[in-house]
Amino acid sequence: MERVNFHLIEKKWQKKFANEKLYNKEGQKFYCLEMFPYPSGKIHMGHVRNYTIGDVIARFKFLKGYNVLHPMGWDAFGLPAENASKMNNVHPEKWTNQNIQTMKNQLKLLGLSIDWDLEISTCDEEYYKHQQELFIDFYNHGLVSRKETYVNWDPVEKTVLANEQVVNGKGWRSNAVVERKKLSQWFFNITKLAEPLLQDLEKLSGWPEKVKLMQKNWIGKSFGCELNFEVIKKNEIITVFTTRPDTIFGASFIALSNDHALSKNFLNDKNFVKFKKECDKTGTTEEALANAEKIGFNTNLFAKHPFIKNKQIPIYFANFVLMDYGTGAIFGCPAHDQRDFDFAKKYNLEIIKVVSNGNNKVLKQAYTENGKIINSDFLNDLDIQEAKEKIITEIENKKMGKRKTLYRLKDWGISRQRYWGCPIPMIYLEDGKVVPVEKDELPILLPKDIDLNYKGNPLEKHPTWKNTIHKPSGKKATRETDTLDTFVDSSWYFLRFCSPKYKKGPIDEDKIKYWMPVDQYIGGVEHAILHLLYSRFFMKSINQYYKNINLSEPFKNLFTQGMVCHESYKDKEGNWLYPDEIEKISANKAVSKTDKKEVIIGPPESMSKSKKNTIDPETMIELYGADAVRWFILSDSPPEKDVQWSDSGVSSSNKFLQKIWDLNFQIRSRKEKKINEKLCIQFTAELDSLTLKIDKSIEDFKFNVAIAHFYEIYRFFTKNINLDISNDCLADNLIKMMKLMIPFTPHMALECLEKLKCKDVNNWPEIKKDAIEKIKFAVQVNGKTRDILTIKKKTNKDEINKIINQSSKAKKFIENKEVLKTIFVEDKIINYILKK
RNA sequence: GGGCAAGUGGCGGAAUUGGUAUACGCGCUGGUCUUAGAAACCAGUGCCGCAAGGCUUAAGAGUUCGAGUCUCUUCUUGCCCA
Repeated sequence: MERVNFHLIEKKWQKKFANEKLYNKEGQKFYCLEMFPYPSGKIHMGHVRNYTIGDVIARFKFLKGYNVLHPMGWDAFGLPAENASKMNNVHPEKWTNQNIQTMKNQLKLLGLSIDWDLEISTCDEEYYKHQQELFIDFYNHGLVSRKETYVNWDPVEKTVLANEQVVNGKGWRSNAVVERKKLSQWFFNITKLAEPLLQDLEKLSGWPEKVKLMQKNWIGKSFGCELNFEVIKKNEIITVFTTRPDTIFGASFIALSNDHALSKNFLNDKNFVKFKKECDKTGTTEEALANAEKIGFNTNLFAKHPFIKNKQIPIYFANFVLMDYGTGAIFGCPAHDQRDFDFAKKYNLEIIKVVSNGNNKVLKQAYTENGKIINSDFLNDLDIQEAKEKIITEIENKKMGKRKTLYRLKDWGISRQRYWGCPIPMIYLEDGKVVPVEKDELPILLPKDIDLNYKGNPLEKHPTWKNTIHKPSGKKATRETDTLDTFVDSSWYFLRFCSPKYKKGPIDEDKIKYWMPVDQYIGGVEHAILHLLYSRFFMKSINQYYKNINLSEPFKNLFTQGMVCHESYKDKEGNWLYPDEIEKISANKAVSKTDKKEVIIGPPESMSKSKKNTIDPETMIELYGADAVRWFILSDSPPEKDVQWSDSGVSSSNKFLQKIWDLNFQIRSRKEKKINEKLCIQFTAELDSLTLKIDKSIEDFKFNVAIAHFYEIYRFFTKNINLDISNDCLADNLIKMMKLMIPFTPHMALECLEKLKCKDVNNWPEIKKDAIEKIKFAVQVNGKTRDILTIKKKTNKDEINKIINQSSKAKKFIENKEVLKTIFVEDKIINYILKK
């Protein structure tokens, strides 16, 4: 067997890739983008998967004649740089740039088709000065505001977090319990665009439904109205928000949040204070509330029912009403809301059915489905939607309240009390005014001399940096010392890639018009809400207020890949061990290499440093070659699902590529045979059919299926190599196959093609739609498959009957039986239905 | 608590979208080669059965000539939101 040193050919081709790009000036544009990495130090397997998928698409589109933009950059601002700085006494900038260098070299080892001339780094002043410009533009167009609010304060990172960055009450990065703190903050007014952000999800046919749904739920639109209730014998009005005004005739109580304005009347009431304390015990998260028993405090006050004369409904404080949502007050309709139902049962309140569920039985739980309205005066016989409309109109006419749409989405808090981020280009004048800096003063650079060992905001502590002058007036001023959330950096980098060196502004309109939108965006599903929502907000804002580029959605097609997993190892003392510190004895038994003691094998989980279940891509490339690593990570699972890293898997990938290499060698050095034209035609048909299959598999993101086809075609080659086929025919077809492999294993494929003296390697083999001539045809009797015929396409029923009667295995099942009916589907199946 | 997916061999997974279930890979078993091992190659590998054949896509029902695929019920697992 002819063996190859993959490292030698990889080096050779990577040198070429460094200067080669995927532009076909004549072709249609294709913008292929993978989510850019945070330069944490080294690339991990997740990157390998992400960028290999992207590379397959980029190379494939290029070979098919597209003009492909395939850039890469660095999401380079962020807290880890500051932490590393404190630990190792190295400046964040230096640490970051070193990491970028290392990771860039590692990415090159994978043989990616990146146009490195487009490289951008968000911590580069050439990038962030344009971001500051965008910020000022956003500010001038009313998309930025400053508000004093309760914020999510991460006590470990000592910074504010956006709502989206709080996961289960904890910081998304630090995992520390988030505290509530009142601070003055900068916000992007993302809620202004809540409606288009929601509506335009419908345009995104190239996005996974799952991601769109997550965004939809995050925006959380609910439609309803506000409605005023008069409190009897008090000069008070309670305004409730409801999404079900159609159930107003079923209202049997009003429930208020403990923080509702009315509560101040009860602060001297011992029982209320006790009740409030009791509620606080169960926590304030909606999760806790949803699971907790519904409890209430009876105020002994009553409100007038707005539509039923002389009806009074009791007012309670209740633990399941939240002040942050709506008005902090609801009316309860127990028959048609489960929480209200539970509450009514507990406090013996009326349960009045106002939506018919088709029977008259007593409700055992709330009925929340559709139905005709009943027991509701002028709303009777309407369906829910109609009733909703009618009652809201009535409420508005009687000036008892107003139509209202509520969004769960909150404005995006972007201030961070950190050093390593983009400075916010705002200044505070002595008279209290806050204004943006003049654009010609940009960039506002980060000071290089910074002491990160203080607690709190480093820029605030800097001796001179914040002192500045308001240019137009010449008066003294202070700079904003907060920096921008790093999600801002990644909300427009895809635009900058279209013209990364453009000096006159953040974006070059002509270039944007040509390259945008991103035709294929690829990244992890963990960004389904944050990054993707922010990017959509930026695109819409820029489109609406900043430049007339006529584009409201940045990413036409989105693909979210799964994670790379590996089992974890733990010794008896509970210490995690790296995979190379253990020795596997059998499938579920392993021992430590050092002391030979048994280790506990954990289930496959996402690779993480803390569990030490990581596999280093560079080591794998050294052991098996870059092509084998690419091949394995694509072959083992569909790309949207998690893949489990396996050493035997990558090793067999390497072996298979060796076999392909050997096959190339065999065909090149093969002695000419007698020629049988017919065999060659069959052979060619098989490769044409392969082309069709691979093409479709890539288009459908089914790389694992594509790879299975390569295994099959390899077997086909080795079976037929000794038949009477001309060398030319074999070589021509091998060239086809190797071209199909370029997107997957570019180094080896191109090396083989060079050895096959193939000159035009920049195209995809011709696709012949009717490449598949012979198909397999099922013969069924009474729905059971009895034989499979290999026949020509479009063989008609009579011919098939003839074949079956002559030779088929199905024959004996039909003989001497009465056929009641036959079902014939061309190119698929014939089914004989017999009399029983 | 709500929403959304998904359940196919020992494992990862295929299945032209209603038409051959288990492609392809891993693992395993046997064989060839070798002093031995590794590698390589050949054969086998869902279950029952000597075979003919029968059974099999979480469980159960339904629609259909035909269901892994569609509908309903139940169970289980994963993800997201709170």
